[in-house]
Amino acid sequence: MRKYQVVFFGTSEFAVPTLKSLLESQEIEVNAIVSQPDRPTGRHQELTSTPIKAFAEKTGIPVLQPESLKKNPDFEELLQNLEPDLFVVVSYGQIIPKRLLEIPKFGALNVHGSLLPRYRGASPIQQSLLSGDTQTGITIIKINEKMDEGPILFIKRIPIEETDTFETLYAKLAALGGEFIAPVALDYIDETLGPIPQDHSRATYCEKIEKEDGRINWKVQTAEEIHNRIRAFTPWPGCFTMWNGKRLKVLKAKVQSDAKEKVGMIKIHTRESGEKELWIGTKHGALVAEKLQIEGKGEMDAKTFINGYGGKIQETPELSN
RNA sequence: CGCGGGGUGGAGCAGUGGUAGCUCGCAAGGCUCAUAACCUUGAGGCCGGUGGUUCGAGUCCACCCCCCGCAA
Repeated sequence: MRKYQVVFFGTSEFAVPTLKSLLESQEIEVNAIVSQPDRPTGRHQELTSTPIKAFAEKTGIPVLQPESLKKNPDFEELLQNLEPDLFVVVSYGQIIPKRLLEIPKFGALNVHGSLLPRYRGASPIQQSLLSGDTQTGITIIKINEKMDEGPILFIKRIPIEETDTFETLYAKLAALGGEFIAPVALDYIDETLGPIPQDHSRATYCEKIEKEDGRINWKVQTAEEIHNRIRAFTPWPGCFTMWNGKRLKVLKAKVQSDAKEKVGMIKIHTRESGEKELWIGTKHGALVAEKLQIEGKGEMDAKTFINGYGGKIQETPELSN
């Protein structure tokens, strides 16, 4: 029996479990992998493979890395010659033009890291944390020409735990993609799964995350909001503030909502148990920093930070944007 | 060679030419009903490496190794 021919489009780590599961499927053959071009990255600006390329190199399947998909006849012809049945697209990073989407017999599927139609766009995982949601999940849709608006084939919900951060949710949702992509794709091809249009009236969109979104504004943000931002933005872009002319990142924190500390002031608070904590005043409540990193140094927990910088905190307790 | 910060006892930091310190941890002892609290004492550093300047260098110079922030 002929296996279904699938072309996989993906770039980031999020796409790896999905690709892996397609490769393991008995009824599917991944005959090409498309990823973003290698970019200069890291401390020395070295050209680095995308996570998908790094993974794919182990399998021996060729990786295509077109600079652009628009007006790229060579690439279009190449895809046509592969005679694909289906595209699977996961965090690829580029919009795939309509004419390319028409190449495969069954169109293209996409795994999205939110419960569509909520959080269409590029940063659904961060957005659900920023909003303080208590549940999220993945949605597998059939791609149409509009971004994240295609009809839904499958939704899997999971709860967001208080302890979840971008990293934990990212891993959970990526794994779900891997768990469900192959069966959903096959059911879709068999037509045992029918696409259901999204309720566009309930759609919401992710704001694009900018570097500057990580800058903490102690005056206008509440402890609760900052806590959610830390959960969403760690490790990128990270939540930071300025202290003594240096960038101070808060990597992990909790909220002390009944505290009334001076806004933007850091202080060492001793609990009755004798435990010392770092409290920072916000618009409402205090943020209790548990893990932090100062520019040029490694990350450290609050206790370690107090041991080394305790005196300095008392000298210059004010933080600035 | 993209820009920049840093490598000092187990951890985090101070110390910029002249006998190596602080907070924490650790060990022993004390106080206490008790303690992550408090008091005493103690162990533990060839100050990343190599070479150089100097009467004398964590402390100045050169090169090398390693860690990290920005950037992507």
